[in-house]
Amino acid sequence: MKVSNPTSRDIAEIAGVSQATVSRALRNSPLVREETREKIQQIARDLNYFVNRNAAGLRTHQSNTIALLLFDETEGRHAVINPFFLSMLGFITRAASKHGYDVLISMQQLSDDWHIEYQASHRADGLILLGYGDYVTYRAKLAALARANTRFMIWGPTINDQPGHSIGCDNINGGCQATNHLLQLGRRSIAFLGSTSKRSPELAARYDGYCAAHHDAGVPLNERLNIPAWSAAGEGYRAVEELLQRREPFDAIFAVTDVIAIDAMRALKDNGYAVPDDVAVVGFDDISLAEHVTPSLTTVRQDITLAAEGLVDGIVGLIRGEPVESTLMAPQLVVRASCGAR
Amino acid sequence: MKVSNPTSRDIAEIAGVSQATVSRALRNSPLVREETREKIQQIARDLNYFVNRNAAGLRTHQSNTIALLLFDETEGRHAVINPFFLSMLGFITRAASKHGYDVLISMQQLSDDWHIEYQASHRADGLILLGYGDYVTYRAKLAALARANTRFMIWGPTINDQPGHSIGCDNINGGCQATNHLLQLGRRSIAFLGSTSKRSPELAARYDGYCAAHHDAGVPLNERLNIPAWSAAGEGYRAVEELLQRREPFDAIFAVTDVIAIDAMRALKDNGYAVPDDVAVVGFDDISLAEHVTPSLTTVRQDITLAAEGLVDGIVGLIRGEPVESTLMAPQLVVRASCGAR
DNA sequence: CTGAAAGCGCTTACAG
DNA sequence: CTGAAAGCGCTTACAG
Repeated sequence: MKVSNPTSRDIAEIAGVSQATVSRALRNSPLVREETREKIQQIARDLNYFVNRNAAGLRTHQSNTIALLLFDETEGRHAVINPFFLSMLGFITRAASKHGYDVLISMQQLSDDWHIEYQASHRADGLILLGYGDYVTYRAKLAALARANTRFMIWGPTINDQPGHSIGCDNINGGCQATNHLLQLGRRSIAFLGSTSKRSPELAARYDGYCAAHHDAGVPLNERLNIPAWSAAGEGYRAVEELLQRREPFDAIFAVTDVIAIDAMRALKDNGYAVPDDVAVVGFDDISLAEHVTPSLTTVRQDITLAAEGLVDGIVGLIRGEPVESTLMAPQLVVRASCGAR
Repeated sequence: MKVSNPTSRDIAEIAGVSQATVSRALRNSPLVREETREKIQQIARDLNYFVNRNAAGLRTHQSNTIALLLFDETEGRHAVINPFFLSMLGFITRAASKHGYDVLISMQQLSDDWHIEYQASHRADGLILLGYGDYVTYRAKLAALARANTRFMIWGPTINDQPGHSIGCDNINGGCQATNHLLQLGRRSIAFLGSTSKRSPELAARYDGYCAAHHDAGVPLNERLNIPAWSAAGEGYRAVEELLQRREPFDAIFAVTDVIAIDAMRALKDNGYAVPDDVAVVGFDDISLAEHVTPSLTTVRQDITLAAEGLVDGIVGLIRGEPVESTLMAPQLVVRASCGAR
């Protein structure tokens, strides 16, 4: 009764039933008498049998797998992925396994061919796209995916008639909350560290929120406090140095991601500025580190768990052919020590 | 000439050849005339055709996929994975794709059933195991994997006759280098933050190195400077508080991971101790953050890229039936500011 | 160099 | 409730 690589046929032989009955029993079909089913399942367990996914997938045209595409932001070099997305990966995997789906990961350069292949080759039933990309390049590729009838969910910007479904954070609102908070604390010269380019619409939306808050409060914007910064190690540091060189007085910083904010705080300290006394700092994302830096970072939280579940629910819905809606999640200001509010 | 879900048969028909020839041409078989091959490949491109992986896998008994099992260290809650392993994930994915393999990820609790299933169900050709686990539980599961003829590579401890192949870091040597460095800088009361339990042999090995360095230098060990700490957010902080409560003088800390070390530095600062002047700190892993904290953290680097490539080369070797050897990589001390050496 | 044919291990209408 | 049969889309000996 020891079979090395058992098939449903081996089990059928041992159980004295047809192979079709074995298949039914293993899938808990109500067509099989309970007694028969239990006997078959027991034999399967004894033999350490598992359904051959290739065979099942070939038959059913499904892989029960979701492909997760993460975009490298750093071209080539040290190839670090934003911790925000990396932790999202964990939650997506958990959410997927609840639905019985495996997760295939793939790191992509934005320049790469975009694996329409994953679905066409039946390796995955759908795709989830993660990463702050260059929207211009991005959009053309999304259109190609849509044209190939690929099912995909995007984390990020929900922009007018962008192809596909997405789950994103209301970045304008988030940027507004962050800036409002600083304004309410009496700060009037708030530097903006990040991107305002149309190529990064999610970051630009945070800037729009920053502008809106100024407008609402009747505080004029100072263009000279706007420093471009990319979300990579060392960028926030460099941005603060650039800001200091401009010799424009400032009493607060709104950084477009926590990665930039934390780096900026380090630069402030190295240059003799106290946070929050001299400069209040607010970030965006609430990465796990934010709580643990000194002073702890006030930031805008995007609910990662909810986002991950939404993305997985969405892609599973698309696979099943159900209607799926793009949604915008409300961000939440998390007040900590770096802004001086407590 | 527009087919919605083309198969090799569709291409054969268009090209006016047999389906077998299409299959050969697409796999670049030298048996096919170059002219024929190019014609077929062109048609495949035009039709956006990709080989059905389920069908190919069923035929060849291969999936060209590696399953990556990551162990959650934090039971349940916020479920954070050590950034060290998370960045390893990136390098493994890259290394795998060089060999033409996809990567399937799975988060596991150590208590879970250990997916002997992945290979048995032909979802993956082999497994890579990542995470600091509880060795006692771990070992029994490895034995079960080995019994089921599962191919797997482990990152971590290479312990006497542990089942399977592994790639690990010479932790004794690493712990020794870290401690030696502190001793050479004149520190004589070096606290140890981490685990010395047989349940975490890799961490215990770092402790062994710590002991060996003391022994070689003729410096007696002080048991009261040994504080248990787990590699999770907040643990290093708590450990320093415990250390301070013991009222035992100390002038250095060797933390068994960077996560603990960085947390410990925060606690030291909050309690009015200057790093490195009052207390020198050395960590282990060289996570990307280590370079960016203030002061920058002296640590022991494990070469992640090399490790990832080794694990992938190993598993690919096992899949091909080649002999694979477990290896121990030499760690490297990275001197930065937190120890006061510069 | 090419084709006809077998078969990988399942799932599921169809018939009873 | 169960079985016989077809077929998912490939790969690869076998024959020419």
